Amino acid sequence: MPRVLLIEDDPSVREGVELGLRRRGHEVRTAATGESGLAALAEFRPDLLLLDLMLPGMNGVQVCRRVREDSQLPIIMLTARGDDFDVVIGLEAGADDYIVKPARTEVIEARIRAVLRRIEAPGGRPSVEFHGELAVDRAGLTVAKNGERLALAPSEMKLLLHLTAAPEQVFSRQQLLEHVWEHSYHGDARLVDACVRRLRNKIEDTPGSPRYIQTLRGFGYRFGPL
Amino acid sequence: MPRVLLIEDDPSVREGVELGLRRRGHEVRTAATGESGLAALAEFRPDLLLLDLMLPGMNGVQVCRRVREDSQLPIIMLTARGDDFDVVIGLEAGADDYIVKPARTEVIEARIRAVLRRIEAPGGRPSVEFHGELAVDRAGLTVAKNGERLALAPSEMKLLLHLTAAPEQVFSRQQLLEHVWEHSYHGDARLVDACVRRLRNKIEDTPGSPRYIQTLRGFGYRFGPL
DNA sequence: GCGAACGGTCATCGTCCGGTCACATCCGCC
DNA sequence: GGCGGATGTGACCGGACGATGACCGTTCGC
Repeated sequence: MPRVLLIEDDPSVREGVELGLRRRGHEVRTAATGESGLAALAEFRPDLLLLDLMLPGMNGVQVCRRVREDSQLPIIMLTARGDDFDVVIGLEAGADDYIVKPARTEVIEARIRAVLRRIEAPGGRPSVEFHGELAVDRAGLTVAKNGERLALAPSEMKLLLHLTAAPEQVFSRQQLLEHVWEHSYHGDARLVDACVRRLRNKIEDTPGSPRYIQTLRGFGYRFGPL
Repeated sequence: MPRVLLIEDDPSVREGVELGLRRRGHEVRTAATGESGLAALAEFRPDLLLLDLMLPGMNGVQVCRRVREDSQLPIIMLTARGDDFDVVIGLEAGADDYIVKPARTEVIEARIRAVLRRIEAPGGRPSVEFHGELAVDRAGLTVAKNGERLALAPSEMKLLLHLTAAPEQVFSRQQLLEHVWEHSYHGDARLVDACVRRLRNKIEDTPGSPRYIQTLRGFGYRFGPL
């Protein structure tokens, strides 16, 4: 039976989940804050971490990142309905799944099993690509930078997805027009410039000297985090 | 036959894999630590890197990231069953594939072939040609020397691509004008000289006595690393 | 029906590139 | 050894390319 560490500040939730999991044979340790949780992690050595998003002091994402710095420990995020939790943020921080509270013990346990199964049989994780500080979720059509979700316009999203599909590869304006804009447009290739600029303004720290989308004068554009 | 660098601390595994690959005609170099592996990388210049996940000192992921900083070298991770290895982490670090140890030599070699095939096929990682210390990436339109990217102007890039497409072959100025400058220009053939010079200044150690682009007096130019 | 956001266009500006020139250097040939 | 043609070298400057900001018609959501 998997050993579970639960980090949760709300005593009622904490005790409820703990009790439910214990009844089903799990070994459970709990902590009320991120800091004490990290300490418990070291000595308890759980097989899985249940981590509340909203915590006093360090929040869940911070704890998650900290854990990920030196461990691949499976992590499930707990989020209250109404928390403005973004899946991409959580996954980028390194979480393996998330559960919306309140949830029945059966649900929680099912998720625990699912995550542990996925970890053992690799390949099942959501499709999130990392490019430097950018996290691109193709399935969810979301992009996050440093954990912060970016609002991309549809054409910008298409363009980014196309470029990141083949990093380090150069695409001419014509190629991009054909693939991103498909057959809907046969006008000026300078349109690509405009879209690239708008995209840069959102994903680059310094759009003037871009890090992600590079210009190859006379050829086209290329995506590639340096 | 691909040249393989194997970084693996366990001597029995290291020697076993090395022997198996050598028997099949691969040129193999080995290293026991990440640090020595990186050093071997620079001088051995392998076509592919087999990288153990768990290493004393720098671990495999760290080595992988380090290599990726300045190279697209294909990398296959080796993981022991039970290592809490996450595919996503590995792939994020830049690995191209992973193998769970212990594995038969046939399996390892099959993976090596598969990865190299993917690399060469378009859409995967860029296909890189090596000419001496020069790495030419046609898909990504980048040229690196000793792992360091060079900033080539468009015409210089075109010229280099044309010359490297047929190493050792002599092109007259007229031919180069037609192919590199296409029909956009019908002026002085001395223009080629200027471009060659600019290119030499960037790729040659001693532009005065060039190693890569040789002059055939009265005929033209030829690319061929000595 | 209104407003915002998206996307396509235009004009302007800065910069890098590349074509040219003048001169130095090298090589071959007489 | 001198001469002439071919190539190497450095500098210059005009122009092309891309970046940038602004504008506006359209479309979508509320």
